Amino acid sequence: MKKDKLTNFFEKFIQKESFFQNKKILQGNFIPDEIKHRDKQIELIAEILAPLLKKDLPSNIFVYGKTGTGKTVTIKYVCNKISEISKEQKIPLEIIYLNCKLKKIADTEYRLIAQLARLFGKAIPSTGLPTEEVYQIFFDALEKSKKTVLLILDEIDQIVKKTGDELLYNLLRINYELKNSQIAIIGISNNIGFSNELDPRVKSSLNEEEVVFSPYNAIQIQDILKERAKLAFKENILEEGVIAKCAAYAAREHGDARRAIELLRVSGEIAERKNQKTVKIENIDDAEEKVEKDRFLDLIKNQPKQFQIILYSIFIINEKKKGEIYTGELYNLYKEISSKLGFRPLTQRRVSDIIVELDMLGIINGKVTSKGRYGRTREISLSTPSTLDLKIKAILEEDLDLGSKNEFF
DNA sequence: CGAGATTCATGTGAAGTATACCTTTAGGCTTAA
DNA sequence: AAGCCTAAAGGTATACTTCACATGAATCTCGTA
Repeated sequence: MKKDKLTNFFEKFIQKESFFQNKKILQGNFIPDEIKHRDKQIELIAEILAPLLKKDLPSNIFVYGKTGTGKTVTIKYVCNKISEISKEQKIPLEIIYLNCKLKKIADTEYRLIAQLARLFGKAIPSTGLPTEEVYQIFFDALEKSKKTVLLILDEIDQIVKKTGDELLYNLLRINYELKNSQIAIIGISNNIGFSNELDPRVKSSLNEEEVVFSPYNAIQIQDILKERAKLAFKENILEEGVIAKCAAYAAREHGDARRAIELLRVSGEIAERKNQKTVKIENIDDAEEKVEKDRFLDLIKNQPKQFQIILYSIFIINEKKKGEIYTGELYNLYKEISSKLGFRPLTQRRVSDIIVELDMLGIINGKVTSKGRYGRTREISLSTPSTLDLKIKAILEEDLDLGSKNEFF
């Protein structure tokens, strides 16, 4: 049989040696065997949580720190160790990690408790039951399991901001109501002022211990990168200065290690695809663009249709005119586009809320200003880099199936 | 000229509604003794 | 009579709408110097 081009390509691909010996190490959810520059935090958390291994209830913990400062990895790292030991010793301990930002999973009180109950093997419908009953189901399951639960709530500020702090109050009451089981909570937040917004009662019992993660400096990030790179890449793949530059890029913001690691991984992937022999410093610039791009495209792709239409409207207006966009003009265009697409336009009230949500996601930037005699409105601008405008627009058009109806630009 | 009233366009809170899903309950029908 | 199915009644959470009031600085008004 004659080999076609594609077969050839694949055969070559297999022969080609990969740059990576273990790419997982550079992926976001990887937990290394050793966590650098977080000794103090590890020690503190371990100390606080140690009572779990004697079936005692530890203090609740609040963890603060910006993105990429190692909060989640550190906590997971310590918890994994505890979990291992507790399994060996047959201590009934259950560690649960939930990210409160996840849409449709843990972003309301009902959904979060439902998710917890599901983890204990209960089937909970997506809607229909009273929240109180879901609590009851969860409490019963927990009581029957006779376990101590360590509940890690990541991005806890998100859910509290959205639904209030009763959730935490209710979770804390488990320890008074149940005999055989108990619960300890670790709250992770990147908003330092967060706990001040809590009800004093909740605050005092949740904030028993506080662990702060300060940003890494460039040298620390380099250190982390070196360690990971050594395990992830094969030898002599990275050119001189690559790690330093990744670290510098990440430190520029606020010491975001996650970003640095991602940058390194993507640089490697790009270099590999270009059939280079090594990863060059130039690759990092491409990588940064790609990382940024993927982050936004991913975020945007996962938004509900109505959100996308609003975003699309913003892009259209942004293309036509410079400067800030006002809610009114945005709403008019949105209304037109969404009805042309066959969606019933949402009310301005709702759109206003969606704009706020898009703002919180970091896709756009909105701020209310009074224009004096000319009313007050929200000034909206994009926070996506303008180099991505076309790409994002294309994605939106594709997702909204706008291809055939290209009467607006 | 300047203090205070006015005004505009929309922000924002509260209450109401539609939808999708839940449990309970009361028949109604089948079945087996 | 007991068992099973079904449909209606009466709930809930969530996303959205409706209603009504709140905002806040540019502009206007009008008394005063």
